[in-house]
Amino acid sequence: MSDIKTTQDTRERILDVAERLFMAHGYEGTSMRMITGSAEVNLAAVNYHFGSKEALLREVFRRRLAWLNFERLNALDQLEAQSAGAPLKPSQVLEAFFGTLLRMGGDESLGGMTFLRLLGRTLTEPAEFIRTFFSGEYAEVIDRYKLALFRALPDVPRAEIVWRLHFMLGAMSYAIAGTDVLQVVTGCELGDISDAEIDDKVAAKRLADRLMPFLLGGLRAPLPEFSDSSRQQQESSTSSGKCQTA
Amino acid sequence: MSDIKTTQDTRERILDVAERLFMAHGYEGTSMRMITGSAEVNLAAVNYHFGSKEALLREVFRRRLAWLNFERLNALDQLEAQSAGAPLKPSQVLEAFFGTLLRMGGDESLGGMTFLRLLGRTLTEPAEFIRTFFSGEYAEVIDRYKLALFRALPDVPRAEIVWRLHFMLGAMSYAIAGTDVLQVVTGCELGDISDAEIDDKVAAKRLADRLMPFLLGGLRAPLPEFSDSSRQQQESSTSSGKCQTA
DNA sequence: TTATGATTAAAACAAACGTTTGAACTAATT
DNA sequence: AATTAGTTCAAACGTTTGTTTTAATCATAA
Repeated sequence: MSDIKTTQDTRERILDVAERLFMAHGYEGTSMRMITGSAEVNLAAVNYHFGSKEALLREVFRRRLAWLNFERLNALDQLEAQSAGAPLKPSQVLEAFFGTLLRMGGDESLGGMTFLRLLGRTLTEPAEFIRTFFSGEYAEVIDRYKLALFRALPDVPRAEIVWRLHFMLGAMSYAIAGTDVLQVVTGCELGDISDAEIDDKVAAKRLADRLMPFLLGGLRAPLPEFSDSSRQQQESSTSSGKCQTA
Repeated sequence: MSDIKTTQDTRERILDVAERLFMAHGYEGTSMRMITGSAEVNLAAVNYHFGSKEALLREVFRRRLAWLNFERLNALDQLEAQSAGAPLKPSQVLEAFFGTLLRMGGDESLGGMTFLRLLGRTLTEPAEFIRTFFSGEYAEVIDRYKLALFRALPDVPRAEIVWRLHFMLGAMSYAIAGTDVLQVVTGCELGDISDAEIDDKVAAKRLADRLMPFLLGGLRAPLPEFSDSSRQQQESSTSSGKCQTA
């Protein structure tokens, strides 16, 4: 029920505990007293070190997303340097984007599957400040990968690519966040990622092996032929894009 | 800000308002006073008609899922009757499952996109009573469709099919729930589903046109070749399944 | 040692939470 | 007209929420 004081640093112990509790119970469902109680620190410690509950959540994400954003941009830089200006293959782009994330899930020191699950769940949290925070944190990386996909799939309308990027993010987030949510929906008989006896490393690897082919198959699926009414948007956004991100 | 008393029935007005507020702010983020205030009923009305906040949420879903479950089973029954015992095509199964849902999103009297978004978001809510409620509501339908997919794809290991069903549910849920969540992440330039001037009917249709090819592409993607460690689960669950749902 | 700045501790804060109460009101039945 | 069952109402219930305050404690430097 309670946690051992493995880390002596109060600040970091709060972050670790908050990460786990926010993952398990959501933002609104986790109280200050749950956090400080489980971290065995005083109730006022959170407000002292972070200022507020909102700021705590932001800091929980910032320390992980800093690494993730850097690695994702780095992976793309390296691929583009190797290809010497030629467009990348879609599989390379996906591997860089999703592979980096899933590798994070296998590394305990980067938050492991706990952070991945938290990330997947929090993206659907409706609280306003959470959404604006994420859009700010993600904007640059998403934009780079979006452009890489545009170049990798020159014959596919850009709007279509954005839709499918959207779908892929959803499939991945749910696959992670829903580990125990949708497992109960789909029945079991998938190796039960959340099983305590299986460590994050193999769980992340197994998920990656399954997820990547699915995403690639979806991304490269034949384009839909449009039925009458839902067409209007297609051509207009093939040009570079009327919308700049952040 | 406040709502007009279009319906005279207090009970139903509460349900309509709760559906919209739960969608916009989540379960924990929506208070009794927000609901009763917006529905212009007395604070005690919810507890009088439904017993508790939890029971209200359950009722919000039950009145919609009753229709959805019936229609989904019905669609599958009809397909299987037409095929006279032969396995269905994967596209038929997906069309029955996801098409039925998306048709619901186009029908205002069935909750429209509001309910679809609520459904997508609530599946990731970590509250215990919500998860157990959904597993009970979904079990039968998911089981039927799972078996239909097994027959439709006899050469694909069953565990792999379950994984991909999992991914498809995620892609769909996020595509719906994340309408304004991930749109801000991916930038705009997709026709902006949540735009107020576009009615649910065309929004649902457009989403369906984009989503179905993606899902089908993912479902039929080439199987992954396994790297060393993540193999163990594959053969064992090819038999009918050690796990009975509900 | 004393002084200083950072951290922790215990207690209290007002506000908001879900829920309950008991009286008032409505409409159909006797 | 009296009765009854169903519904609505204002008010309060006891908790819990995030946050603040003030004093105590600690380590380090003067």
